[in-house]
Amino acid sequence: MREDATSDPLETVRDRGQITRRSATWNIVHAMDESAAGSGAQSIHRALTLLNLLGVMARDRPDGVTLADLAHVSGRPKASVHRVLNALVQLGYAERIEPSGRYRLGLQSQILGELAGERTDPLLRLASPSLVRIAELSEDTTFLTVRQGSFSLCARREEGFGEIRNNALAVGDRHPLGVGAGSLAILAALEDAEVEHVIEVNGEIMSRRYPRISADVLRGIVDRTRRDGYALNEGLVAPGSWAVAVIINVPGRGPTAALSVASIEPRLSGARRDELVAVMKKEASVIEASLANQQHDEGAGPVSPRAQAPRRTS
Amino acid sequence: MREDATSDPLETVRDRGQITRRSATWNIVHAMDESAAGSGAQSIHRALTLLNLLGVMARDRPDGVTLADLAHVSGRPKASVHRVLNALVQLGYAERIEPSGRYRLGLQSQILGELAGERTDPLLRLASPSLVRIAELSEDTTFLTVRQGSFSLCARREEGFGEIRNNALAVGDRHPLGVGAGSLAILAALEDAEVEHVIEVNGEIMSRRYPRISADVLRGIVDRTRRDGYALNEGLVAPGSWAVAVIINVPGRGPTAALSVASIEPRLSGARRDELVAVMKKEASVIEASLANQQHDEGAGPVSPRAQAPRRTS
DNA sequence: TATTGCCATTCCATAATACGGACCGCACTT
DNA sequence: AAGTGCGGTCCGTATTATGGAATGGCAATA
Repeated sequence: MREDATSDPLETVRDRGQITRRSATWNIVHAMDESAAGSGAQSIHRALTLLNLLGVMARDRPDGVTLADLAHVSGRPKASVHRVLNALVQLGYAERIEPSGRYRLGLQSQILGELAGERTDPLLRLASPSLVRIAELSEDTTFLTVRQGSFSLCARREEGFGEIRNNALAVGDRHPLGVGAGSLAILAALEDAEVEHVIEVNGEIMSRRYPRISADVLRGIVDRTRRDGYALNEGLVAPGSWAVAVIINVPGRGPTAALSVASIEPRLSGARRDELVAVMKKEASVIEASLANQQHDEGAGPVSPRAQAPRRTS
Repeated sequence: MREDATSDPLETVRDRGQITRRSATWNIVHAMDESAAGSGAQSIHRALTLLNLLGVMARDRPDGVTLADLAHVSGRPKASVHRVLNALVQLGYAERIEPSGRYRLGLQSQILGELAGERTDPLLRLASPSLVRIAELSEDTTFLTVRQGSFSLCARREEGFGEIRNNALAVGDRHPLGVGAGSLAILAALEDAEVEHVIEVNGEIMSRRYPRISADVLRGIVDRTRRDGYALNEGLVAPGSWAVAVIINVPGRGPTAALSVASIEPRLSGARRDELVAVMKKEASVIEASLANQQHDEGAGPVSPRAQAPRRTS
């Protein structure tokens, strides 16, 4: 499982420092994880992580992403990325734009989303109004983050209409748990043992991509989050980009989601922060309540624990 | 649901003859392919094909699909499916419904679709009006099929509002090239050498899932399609389900898509069939023309300077 | 209560598979 | 002409996935 993590990243960091693309968001926040690969499925992990990365990178690049970029950002050898990409293209999940040879997501990815969307996750549906309300009220950008193993995934983003825009986080972005306010809120809500497990599992990638956030720093902000009752990210991920987050306790799934608001320090300090947190906590409990109701509606009725779907509509 | 059909452990072939009705769609049409695995990427092939299969199956089964079903339909050992499914769940592409342990597509699949959807394939966008017109005019269900290696993928479906509904094909369904009218139209439009290559590559799966469609039968209907100028499927896939299709020559990508209309024999015979085909051919050239225009528009000028997704939907 | 089947899950020896460093050829720049 | 960065390919190695068989659990059946 060992990879020489320490050899290349330094250079990549240097490159990036010089080029400094404007939409360098994903440059900082995204990376491949091999974590929690439990049983034999590394290649699937890699392939699907790469697929997501492709989607995120291609969003800001209408012409597609080059193989080199993809390899560079994911931190994997070109040959490997190339091989995976070929498979994705063959299956239609990725697409190769012809004259340039760049890549973007393919038709099959879109269709997969449609298949998935036919039955949207209730969490997303029920959280949406809250996101909108918070965004309107705060005039800052608001996010819904969900847990995904030892990572967090930005599932929804709602623009506020204030002067300040924050591009540090977008739908589809994945971070190790603890990186970013929402992610931190989720991490802090876990049992101690599980926190340690996550830190352990993500150790390599954390030191590789976020050397400033050591295990001890992480433990520190987890503790603070627990004391405060909300998570605060003081520009740890992207300098100048602050955020606050509160946990959402999803009925049946535990504390696996978070609401967060991103902005700049002045707008997240003092009284304003407290007010914001209060509003967010209220919305979090609104979401929890409607999820609980929803679940009862579904759970009730003639269906025993093991619902065998007797009807066939078609 | 018709579980009695699946009591048969191995031979899906047999229950096809007996069951085969609408709800069992994927029972007939879906299967795993290992085809065209060119370089090393089998496991990715398997994983992503299974993912799509999960999406298609779960669409008709609100409670999700069991591992056994998935293994049965895909024709792969349970252990293998289980391993892949675990990886998919870990990554959020699949989800495990808890009390029952069944599976459905996960949040990440949905988000992937959103990432892909921000820049919809022009083909789909521009074909949509034609699909609607044909569906209205014919009062039958109309499809857009696209090539995907040695397979075809149903990308769009537009309901007609006639009395007859046809459930033999749905968005996300994949068939070996040649199976179904649209798929056949695409196959017939390929070079001879490539047709043979496809037949070769799909050989195993064809004999396993569609024993009635031998290589020679396939060559026969390809020839007929070329002579007629349109593809006709006389219930070869699902008894009683007929369809006609015409090829779409996508500028820059060649004959990789098809328009098709599915119905029953009486509605696809004689003069009506000819009229329908005429309309479809006209629409196909409309689509080809608008794609060509679109491409010129894109090719020229410095594009709309990276639109930064200003709108938030939802 | 005992039985039977179905289903998910785990194991493990084997062999197939993915891996990635090195290399190639091309297009465009200096 | 030399240099640079790109996408793509090769190929020996050892890591990895594989799937048949065995296990355990849960329900409905006898």
